[in-house]
Amino acid sequence: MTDIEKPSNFIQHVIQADLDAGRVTKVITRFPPEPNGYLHIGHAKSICLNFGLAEQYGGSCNLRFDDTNPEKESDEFVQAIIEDVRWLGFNWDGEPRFASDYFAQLYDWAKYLVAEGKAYICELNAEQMREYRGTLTEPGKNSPYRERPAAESLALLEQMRVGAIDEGAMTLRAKIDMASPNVNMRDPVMYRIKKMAHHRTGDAWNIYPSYDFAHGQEDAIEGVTHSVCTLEFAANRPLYEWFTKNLPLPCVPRQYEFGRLNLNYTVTSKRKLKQLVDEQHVDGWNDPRMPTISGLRRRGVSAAALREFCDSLAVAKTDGVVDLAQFEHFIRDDLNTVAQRAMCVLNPLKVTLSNYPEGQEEMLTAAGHPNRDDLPERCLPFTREIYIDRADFSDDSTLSRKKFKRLVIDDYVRLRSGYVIKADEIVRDSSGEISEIIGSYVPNTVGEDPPEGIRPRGVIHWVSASHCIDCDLYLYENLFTVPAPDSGEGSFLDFINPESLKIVRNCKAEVGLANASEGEHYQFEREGYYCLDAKNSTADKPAFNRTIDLR
RNA sequence: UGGGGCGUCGCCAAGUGGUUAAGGCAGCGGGUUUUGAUCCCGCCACUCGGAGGUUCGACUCCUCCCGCCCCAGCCA
Repeated sequence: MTDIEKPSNFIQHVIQADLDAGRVTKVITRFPPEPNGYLHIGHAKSICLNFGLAEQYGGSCNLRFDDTNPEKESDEFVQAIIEDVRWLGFNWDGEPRFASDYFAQLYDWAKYLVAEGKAYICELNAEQMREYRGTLTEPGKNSPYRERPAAESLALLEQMRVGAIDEGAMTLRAKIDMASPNVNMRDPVMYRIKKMAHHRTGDAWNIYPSYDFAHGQEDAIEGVTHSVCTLEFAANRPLYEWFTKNLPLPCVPRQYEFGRLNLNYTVTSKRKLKQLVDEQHVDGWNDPRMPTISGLRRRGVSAAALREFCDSLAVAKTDGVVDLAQFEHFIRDDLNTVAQRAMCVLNPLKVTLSNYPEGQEEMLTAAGHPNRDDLPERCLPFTREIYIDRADFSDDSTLSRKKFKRLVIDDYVRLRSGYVIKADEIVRDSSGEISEIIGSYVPNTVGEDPPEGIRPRGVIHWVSASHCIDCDLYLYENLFTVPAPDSGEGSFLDFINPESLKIVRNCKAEVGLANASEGEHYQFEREGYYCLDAKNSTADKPAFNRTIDLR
């Protein structure tokens, strides 16, 4: 258990006070996703918070699926969510829980409220109910069914349950206050009829509890002490408390709200993410451009980076927009220490070293990491013909050393982990394009300074032309071109970045990358962080996703 | 408009009557470097949405004003 020297957010303050006052002896939290989509980075913040609080105070955290609406939920989502939370590195208490496990108990409690005269079967249809509800400024009016005898409501509720009533014809409502300034308290629906199979309970039920009637009770059943949710549920809290107060629950959980995470250039709304997937604007929920946990994973973002980022975020009631650069900082920060180094030439330009004997080969070695000796060294075959990146050569010899620290005709450059070389001559094809560089190498410069008078302009990456592998690189950029794609007029789809994916084929990578494995992080030196993409790789040609470039 | 919540540096954010108003990101300047990476050093809010007031003293208390977000699903 991690010690909390001093509470750093308001929820920790509350928990500490509860612990100190003896109101709570063991902290129990929960992460309660609805299995109607994949988890995204916003959920990651909630996961880190809930599991983190439990860990910090020696308590436990449940993973509970809030599956009260079979219309939108499925087992595919349940499985994906379980995988994502596990990947993030958290362990929930016992087995995953499901709201649907509590349907019978919830139903009993509904009957209890009816018997107490605190709930009734209402026959207003959706439209009528809206009219009766009033508006933000005008009170609602009582349903004509509000004073229906409990016995009658009980009988009708049972009819609803067994499927004898048509969908939409009736609801069970809590009898609270149609004139409440809080619209949520104007006799909210507790049960609605949905003659629909549920992914876990099958056709056992024809009615399903609403979020408001379910959530607090689920918390109580599990002994949750601190039910942490996002700000938009603040107006539901009085209702949460009304149910916990009026029902004979085993304990009384408390709800606390914090501001959800918003990231610029990103959309974090399950509805919109689902739309991107369904309309195939992206390659599924785990498309590397998606802010989903599975997308970030496929992109190459490490679980540690995601966790560090989430932990750096404030838990407060302000709803701000975090700059993507802040997230990227944590990605680079972790990848820099974790990623093994490698070289990959994106846009190959052949360099023939005329003074290096034809057919000769020597094996150079390079560190797996500049400041970690626990990673294995790499073997780099060196030959007369090598590839460098076209961007690392310029035929403009007027470029200053400071401005262009790469290869220029008649000047020297260091091959990373290799020799110092010089460019002697440019070979052009019929169209005038540079097709090859004839150069020379400076002997005895591997790991050694070049002789007096030779000053390499810089260090560039390279690969032996005869000992390298071909690979495809998938370069990703922001999915959206504007900071706030989902605010403002028009559809967020209008702001999709047409250049969010650029595929660079047949890049030349060092031989060791033939053994790259999924889930490993690599830094292609001077380029960026990459990871193997199993989906786009073929047996003879690996594909790598660019997680993020170097700064 | 009714109710709820929030406004501290470009962004995130500590701060709960007496601190030189933390820290991170971004930015800028410099150093190290066989990655223009990492790393290191320095700079970056006389001011806390605004106006009054209480107080010896207010970002912290009071009043009014301004702005933003959430709530009128048989979604969660």
